[in-house]
Amino acid sequence: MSNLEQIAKLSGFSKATVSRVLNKSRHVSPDTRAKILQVIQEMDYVPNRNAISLSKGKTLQIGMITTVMTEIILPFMTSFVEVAAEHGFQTIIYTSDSDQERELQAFEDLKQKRVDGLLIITCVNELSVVSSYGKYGPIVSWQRMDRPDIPSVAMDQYDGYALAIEHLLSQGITRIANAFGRPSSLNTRRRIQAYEDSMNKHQLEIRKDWYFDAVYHLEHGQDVVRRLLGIPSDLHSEDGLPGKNLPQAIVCANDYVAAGVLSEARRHGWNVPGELRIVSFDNMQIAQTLGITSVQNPIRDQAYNAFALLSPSLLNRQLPLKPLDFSLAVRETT
Amino acid sequence: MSNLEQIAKLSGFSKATVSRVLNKSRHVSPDTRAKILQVIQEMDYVPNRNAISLSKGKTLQIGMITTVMTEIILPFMTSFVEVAAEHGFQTIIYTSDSDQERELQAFEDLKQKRVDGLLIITCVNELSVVSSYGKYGPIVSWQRMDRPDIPSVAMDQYDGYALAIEHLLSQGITRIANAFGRPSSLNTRRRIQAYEDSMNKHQLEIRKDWYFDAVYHLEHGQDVVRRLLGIPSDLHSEDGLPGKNLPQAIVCANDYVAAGVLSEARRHGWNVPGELRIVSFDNMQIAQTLGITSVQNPIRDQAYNAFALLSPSLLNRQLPLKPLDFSLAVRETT
DNA sequence: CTGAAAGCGCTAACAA
DNA sequence: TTGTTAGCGCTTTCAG
Repeated sequence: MSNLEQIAKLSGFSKATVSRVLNKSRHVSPDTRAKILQVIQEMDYVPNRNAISLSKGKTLQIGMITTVMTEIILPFMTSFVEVAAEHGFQTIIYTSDSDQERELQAFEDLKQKRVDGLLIITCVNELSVVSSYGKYGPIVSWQRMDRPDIPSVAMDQYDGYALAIEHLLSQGITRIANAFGRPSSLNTRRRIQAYEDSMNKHQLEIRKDWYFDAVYHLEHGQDVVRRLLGIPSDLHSEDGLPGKNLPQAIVCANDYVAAGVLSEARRHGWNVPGELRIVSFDNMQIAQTLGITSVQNPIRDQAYNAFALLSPSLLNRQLPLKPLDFSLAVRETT
Repeated sequence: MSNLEQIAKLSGFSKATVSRVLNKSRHVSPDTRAKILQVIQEMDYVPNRNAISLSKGKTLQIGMITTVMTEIILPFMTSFVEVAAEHGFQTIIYTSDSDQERELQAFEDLKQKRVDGLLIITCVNELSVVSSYGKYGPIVSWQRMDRPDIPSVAMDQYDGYALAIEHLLSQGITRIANAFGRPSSLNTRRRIQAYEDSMNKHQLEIRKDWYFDAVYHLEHGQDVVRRLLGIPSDLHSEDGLPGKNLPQAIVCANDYVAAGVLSEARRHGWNVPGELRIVSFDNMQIAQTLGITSVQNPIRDQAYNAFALLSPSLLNRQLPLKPLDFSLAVRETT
């Protein structure tokens, strides 16, 4: 492999001038530039990036921390990788598998200048630990960080949930069940708040007996339907619907849950959307496929903002932040 | 930030000795080591990895090339990141979005010594281009590379398909439909071959009229069922099944297709597995969730082998390759 | 067991 | 416009 010095020698100029050509400095005469480029070409020379990194003290690499790679975070990861690449930054994956020690490697790498910044998707170390690394480089989080010193692009779920509820109310739906995710998480608390506020505002009854907790997966969604219909979970009854009081809609924590709700409802002859409407969150591929109305958080904009929050350190200028708004993809289930 | 020189000064030893301590060389007296470690601790010193990389000419980083991150490749990515991490290597994502230029960046980074090796998941550049970068470092591929100079961990789909077919035959199923993926791809050709060989071996009829092509997604699976039942695709007929000649089983290109087949079959009263058995490929989460029998390729082992194929250059020793075998996760649909 | 010194390959003042 | 010369921070002979 050839290096700068060889190019300098062969072209008859100094290393500095070659470096200038490489860095597109404009203080080089066209002639010189041409000659040097010629030699570079001939020698199939490429600069060594480690040397550049060492010399500049920057690596143009960003670490991305997550416990595990799941399809949930895929769109976010993809978008971030892309926006980073547009600005010349590469992305390194750190999966911790929920192991604090393993995760710490990422933070150490920030300290060791292997990465110029860190993006937390999910994090298992103490927030105090995380923020103690703040002095070594910029850190931003997707996951909500209840600490002011770690900026986050997490959104207030209140707004998204209100959007879903108001959509249903505007259709004359008033009996609404809710399938929430992790109990007592801030996200869930905000969603509950949104539901209750909306119902109160319209002077409608809040049905706490239709709150379901810890509903994460497709099967959980099926379960919710069975519980509402009073069907034992190990039996696939094909009986008609009980005539009793049922919700007119179920708002689901995510699209998979909604998929479970949808399939199980149909299996038991519960007509969607005629008798039951379904709204879910995340608007992933499956929601589109199955025609489920879903609340969408602006993932690409969040990813962009994550980079923008890192930009002051990385690029020495603040990229403008995009406003983050939920939107509703209305489909057949409502 | 402190550096080696400062540690050397403060501890009263030379940079070389400090370096030895750092690299766990055994030619250091315990006393010296203790003193130096003490200073390192006090100064909160960490070595600069760029300097190490430059000096050693290695980065301990591997680039992973893919057109787009999808859930299909997620388990493979995850496994690779993990096995690489176990050996001290980090993984950088290069998504090309099928742009040859963007993808080339990864290969340039190999040349520029930003990464020590390259893993191709999917690649859009010419194979000749790819292999021209082989001299700069090891390259291995997940995707099949019809070139001997680029090692690959791709598996022969013949074996997996034969596994599925023999499973059905052993259950007395003889009328089998096939939903294939990309027409004329090597994978598809091998799958067809496996089906036809198995049928021939058992002197059973090969039903080419039940070959479906370009079946990739859930909707396509639904489509297959409708076509078999003779139902126009824009109508959701609830009529009984036509009494005519139908397959007893459908082998699907992937789990999503199978999910579509399953839901559509049930919707039309086609009893699974009583009247229709379903086998698919990939054994992803959704297959488990929906209880679909699925052929599993040993993704973790493939990822391990990918690293093992890189290991001679990366570690200066060849990790043993694991044998790669398909297996069958038998569930409710068969 | 320890130290001196020459790299690794590039950048960026500062001069000219 | 171009060259000189220190770095950047660590590794690694080669001596001692």
